[in-house]
Amino acid sequence: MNAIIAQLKDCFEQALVAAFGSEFAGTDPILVPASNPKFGDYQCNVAMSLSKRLGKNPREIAAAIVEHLNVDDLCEPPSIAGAGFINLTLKPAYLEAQLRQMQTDSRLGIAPTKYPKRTIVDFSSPNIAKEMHVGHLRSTIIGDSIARVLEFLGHDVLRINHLGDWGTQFGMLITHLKQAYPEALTTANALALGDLTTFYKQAKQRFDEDEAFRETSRLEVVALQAGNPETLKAWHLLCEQSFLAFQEIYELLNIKITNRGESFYNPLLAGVVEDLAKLGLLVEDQGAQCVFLEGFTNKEGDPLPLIIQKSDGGYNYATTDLAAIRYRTQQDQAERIIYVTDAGQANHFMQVWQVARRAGWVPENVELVHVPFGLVQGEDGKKFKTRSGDTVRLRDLLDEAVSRARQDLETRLEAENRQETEEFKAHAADVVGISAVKYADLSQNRTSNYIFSYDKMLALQGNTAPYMLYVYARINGIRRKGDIDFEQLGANYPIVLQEELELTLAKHLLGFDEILSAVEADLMPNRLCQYLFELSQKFNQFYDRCPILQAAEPQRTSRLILADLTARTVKLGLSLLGIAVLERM
RNA sequence: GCUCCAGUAGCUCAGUGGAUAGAGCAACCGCCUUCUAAGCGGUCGGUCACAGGUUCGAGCCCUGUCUGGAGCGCCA
Repeated sequence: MNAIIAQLKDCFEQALVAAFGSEFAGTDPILVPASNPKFGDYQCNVAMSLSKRLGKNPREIAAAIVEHLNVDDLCEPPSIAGAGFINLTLKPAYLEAQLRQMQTDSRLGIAPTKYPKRTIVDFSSPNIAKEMHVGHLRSTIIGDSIARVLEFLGHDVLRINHLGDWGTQFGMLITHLKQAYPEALTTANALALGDLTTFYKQAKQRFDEDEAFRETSRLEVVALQAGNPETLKAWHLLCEQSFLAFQEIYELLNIKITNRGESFYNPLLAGVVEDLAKLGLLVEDQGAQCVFLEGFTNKEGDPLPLIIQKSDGGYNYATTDLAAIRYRTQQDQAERIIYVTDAGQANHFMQVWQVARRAGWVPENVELVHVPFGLVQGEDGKKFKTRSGDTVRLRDLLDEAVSRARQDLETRLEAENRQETEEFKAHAADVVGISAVKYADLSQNRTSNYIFSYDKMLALQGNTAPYMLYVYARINGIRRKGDIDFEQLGANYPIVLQEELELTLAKHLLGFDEILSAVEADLMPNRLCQYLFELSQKFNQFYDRCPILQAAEPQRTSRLILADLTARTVKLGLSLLGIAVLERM
């Protein structure tokens, strides 16, 4: 609907053909937002790039384009500046009409995609019998946000939790369970593993110290692979306990995800090996079944193998990942498969994908994407740990954020002499605390490491969740004060954009769809954060200098509409980041 | 040794081949009898790691170097 830039591009493509002939059809007009507001709103840089091809100087070319350009409905007359830039400024009347459309649309003028893709977002992926820790934070938050954006744009998204629920470590876990909690296998609901981490550590410790325990564990792995009912029951109990613990975290974070762990692909692994052998890709090396990779070498410079089946006959994660790719392309019919994992797995994915492609399991139209992210570091720049040096449990991390948000809130209420109910305080602290954690993570370019700081993420000023939540609450303050019903606003008054700050805000509001398209393509939620932060700043500037409730009509209603659109955009934008809003805070 | 990622203001970070590289924080100076000052305005702050190259134009693309991080055969 808005798609301002798309409309302008069309105009320029037509002008290029009209000016220079049909062989210029499809030339990218290099239309981008203006680098500086003094140049207008958009600039076309195509004239410089055509200079050599046309044998003319760029300003001449720009003039010829402008002569054939028809953007009268959208823009003021274009101007040519500098080396041959064509500068465009949107007409207030056009902006007003666009805002009106945005106002009357529950999707704020953002059309669903014309090309919905079956998409898998593979994220979070904790391990059974271990608690979720800080290492799962980024995948969970970033993956959820990417899924939300794609869902909103109309893609058919499968959110997959590729849980670590299979493999050799289950030998020791099952053995420990059977020995330490024998009643769990015979009595329903007898098992309540309050602390999975302790359970895991105990099992690990016995595994490391006790030869007999190790041998039993090894046999349990075999029994598990063979489908022994008692072993499977123990495995199942461990999974169930873990799901409960994970679910608590997902509810706290308001995240929906479908569990489909590594065990799901277990029955398919033998087929993967078989088919790779049939395709002639498999080579036995030192007893293991391998595919030798193109473009990867080991320390000696020899081709690097990807091990598909270990020398003991067992499978490893490459096998599982291959089975998953095949299942996702063939059974799920996925066209875009997005893996949200730490950057350290980049090599692994390149290797597995190469094999999957060589095996013909990835059709041409299917896109495999790794969405890498950096490590979470403490304020000292080292790996984020507790004071005692342990890994930080996700639960504790979130509780701490909420508790700090609660303290900030209490302090402020006291300073302002406000009385609020316990319910209000608890809810506000929850929303602010969780939002702060999510926003701090999402607002950074995910490829770099991320320094975790409660103080910075909970700060009331700067590019933080509280700053944006405040804008939303502030607009609701106006609504309450003026007793305004935003739903019934303004059919009887026009939208009028006169003040510079009104125009700036309006233009920013209308750029929302372009940002979502960018996030859809490059899967960088920090762009959405940047957009919302700039929107909040622009609203606050507008609010600071343009009276709303005290203004005379039609300005009053017009400004209320700008406020309403800002609130709705902030609410929608934050929801796509997985962040809730507060009417008051 | 090889592969991948990063290097931009004192700190934390944005930056889509385009014009004079931007925010926030910190520091300093202003603005509340006026819709929530959790706000707004201003000042200060730069060898975009380094050296070449491509281009009309490079923080961005290419090559090399340096620094930091991650990974590199039977863990995931």
